[in-house]
Amino acid sequence: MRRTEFEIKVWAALKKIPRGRVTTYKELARILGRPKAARAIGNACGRNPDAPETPCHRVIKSDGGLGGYSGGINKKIALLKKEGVKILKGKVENFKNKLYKFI
DNA sequence: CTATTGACGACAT
DNA sequence: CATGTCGCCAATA
Repeated sequence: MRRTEFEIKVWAALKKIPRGRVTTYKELARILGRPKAARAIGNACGRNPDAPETPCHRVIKSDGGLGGYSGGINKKIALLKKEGVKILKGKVENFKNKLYKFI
């Protein structure tokens, strides 16, 4: 499995997300210097080798939607709820509040 | 090199 | 609010 530099950067950023908070694909793209690569970011997350260890489940869509998860969307929801993040109608409740910005 | 694919985003309808 | 369209980007075939 060849890991590209791009993926490494994405996974590294993921680890900075505090427990109980979330971030968006867009925010990650912005921080990594590729503001329009949100889509590519999502793909990179999916290729993450060591799942729950790298909090790829704390990444959601910019509109509060859940996005997806390699291990099954249910798994993602379970992990988030476990950290105190509530899901309502397929979206993170009050996500703007829990959104983590790398600044 | 080109085509296809996808855990996305912005905007129009 | 729900869908559809189009643009973007990196990985793969």
